[in-house]
Amino acid sequence: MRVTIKDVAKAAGTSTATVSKVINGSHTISKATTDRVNDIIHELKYHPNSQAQNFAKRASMNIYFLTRLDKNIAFENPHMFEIMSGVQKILDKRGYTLSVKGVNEKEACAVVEQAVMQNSADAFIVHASVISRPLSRLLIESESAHIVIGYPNFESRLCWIDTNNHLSGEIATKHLIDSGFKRTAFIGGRAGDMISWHRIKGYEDALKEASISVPKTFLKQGDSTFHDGRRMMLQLLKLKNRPDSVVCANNYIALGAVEAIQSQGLSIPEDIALITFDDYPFSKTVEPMLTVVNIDVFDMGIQAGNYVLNKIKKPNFQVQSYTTLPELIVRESTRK
Amino acid sequence: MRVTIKDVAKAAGTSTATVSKVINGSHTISKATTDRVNDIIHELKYHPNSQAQNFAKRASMNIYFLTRLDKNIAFENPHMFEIMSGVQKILDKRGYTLSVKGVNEKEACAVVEQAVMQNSADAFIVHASVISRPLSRLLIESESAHIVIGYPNFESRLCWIDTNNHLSGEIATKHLIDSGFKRTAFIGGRAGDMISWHRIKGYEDALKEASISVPKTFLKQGDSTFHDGRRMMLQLLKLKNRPDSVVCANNYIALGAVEAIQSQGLSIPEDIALITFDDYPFSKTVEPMLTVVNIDVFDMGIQAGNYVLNKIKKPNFQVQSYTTLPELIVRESTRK
DNA sequence: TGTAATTAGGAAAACGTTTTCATGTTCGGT
DNA sequence: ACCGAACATGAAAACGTTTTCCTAATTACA
Repeated sequence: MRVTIKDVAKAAGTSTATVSKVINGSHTISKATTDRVNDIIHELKYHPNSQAQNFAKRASMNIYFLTRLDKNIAFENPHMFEIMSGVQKILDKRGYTLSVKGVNEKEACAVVEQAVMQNSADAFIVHASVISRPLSRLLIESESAHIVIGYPNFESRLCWIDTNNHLSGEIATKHLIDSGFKRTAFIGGRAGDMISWHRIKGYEDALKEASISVPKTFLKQGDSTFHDGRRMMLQLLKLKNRPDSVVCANNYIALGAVEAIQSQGLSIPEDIALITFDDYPFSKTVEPMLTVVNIDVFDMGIQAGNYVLNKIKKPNFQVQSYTTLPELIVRESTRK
Repeated sequence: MRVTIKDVAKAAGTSTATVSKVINGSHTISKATTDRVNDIIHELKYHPNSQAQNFAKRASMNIYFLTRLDKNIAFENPHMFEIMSGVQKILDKRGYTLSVKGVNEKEACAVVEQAVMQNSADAFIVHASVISRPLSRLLIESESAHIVIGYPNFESRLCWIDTNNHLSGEIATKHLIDSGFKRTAFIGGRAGDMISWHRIKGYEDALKEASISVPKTFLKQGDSTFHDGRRMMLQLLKLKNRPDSVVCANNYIALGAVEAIQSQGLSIPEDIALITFDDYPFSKTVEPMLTVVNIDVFDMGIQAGNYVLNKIKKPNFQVQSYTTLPELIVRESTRK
């Protein structure tokens, strides 16, 4: 038979109310009683029944994490795991549970709707890729604690946390400029890729600020793949007056670019410096090791977790957005 | 005010017991009553309070998924997401919730121990990378429903589901042999990499079965990276009597190998055919598209989910292991 | 010293289900 | 027409906490 709060109360010679208060850290119990109850709890190896607790507290102690979870996500969005990890670490500390829901836009709505009705989640952490207008409305109207990871692609009153890709682009470009490079090119993703788009804008702004102008042909856009990275880099190398440095919108493109440069007998960074974004494992295993502008996604998860827990406690707490700052990690590929 | 089961009972002119039975699909309720109750449920927009349900049922309706969740996992083990996805899909259907726990070996033990004591999980799905002897003992002694994804690296009575890497190696090699290649090499991971090890064994067995013998130098082992893949492939190409085909233990090695082959002005599959394992997104974006031996990891997740749910219902159900079958996907890289 | 304020702790209700068991009703078979 | 079996339903207990009052005891203050 399980040991319940009643057993503890009896053994400690108190009421269950007192035991409950000790467990939940109420300050209306004297030190002496608290100690005694805690001793008994230890002795009897009492563990509160979490379902009973949740039930009595009218809280699910459950946070939903909604994201796409399909075949390619690990490569397209490798950060997801680490964000999840950060979130989970925080929730764990506070006794919350992280429920992962692999959904598309449509399913996300259904899941949240059901959870709101059934009260089966205390908050929602939603990846931007599954946010839709209906979902946005749902979250806001139900007054659910929530946070969006990344920026929803439309205006809304949702709370979100994101990286500053524009700033990342600036930092990367500025690093090259500061290192003495004058002719910096950019290889980016396609038009619809907002992350790449912001990084491009940052690149352009950094050039403008340094009063450097480069040919229009220095900006390339294509798929975010090794293959297209190589292809575009080769095009850049064929220019009559080729760039002395290049910013790659992401690691896959960078890998292709590295390959292209080396295939032409050129070397990095002597002939062309190269910088990219996000610190993937192969940023360090490739030759030369890549300089990157990174963001601490684990920390992003921690912040997101803290935010929703705080929001659960104090629903009036009003903050709409967080932005995490990028950091420059200088390695061989830009070291002159 | 929330609408509760009592409201439904009152409106339907029945007892709460009847409503409860309707909700839970007991077959002792007449069709007429069932319909009437369901109508009322719809009309009143009643949604059972899940915490109350869990409490009354003494079930947490929670399944823990324990896995490493660190920075590199998305690349080292990109399958994880999809397995998770498969599991979640099944659990969702049955009203269970998937709680993801990012843990190392040590933490895994603590998490399971606590969950067992508090009764906060109905089953555990554990990735082999966080399995330890103490955890194994814990799971077995507590008689918890569980399944290990992958094979624990020691004998135990744990239930597990895994792919047949040995068979995969055989299939890959046999495909090359059947396509008419006579001199097949293998580029594998390091000695400790059990996945690679099994694939190598499969390769050797397939050669043996076809009575083909190749030089010892045809078997290379190194890191599972683009870089080492290229390096080892270049070594193979330098052999006086070079191979006409190669099996790469994984996609990263394969990518390096492709690069190495093409850098020598050779072409795939005309000069050298190439086959690898697991269908990653870049298997299709690389030139030429790679033939792979794949396993359906989503389906693996589904099976794992089904298994634990079944085990929860029927604790006596005795099956210790599942093995999923690999399938060959022929693309350009082996098409003569 | 008397009174108000504070503190420590307990009794019992409440939370919303499920489940057990008893009961009345219907049915098939003789 | 009668009997036992099968069926459909309901009353009430149970699940293990938290929480809301309430009371008694102590303290603080004038």
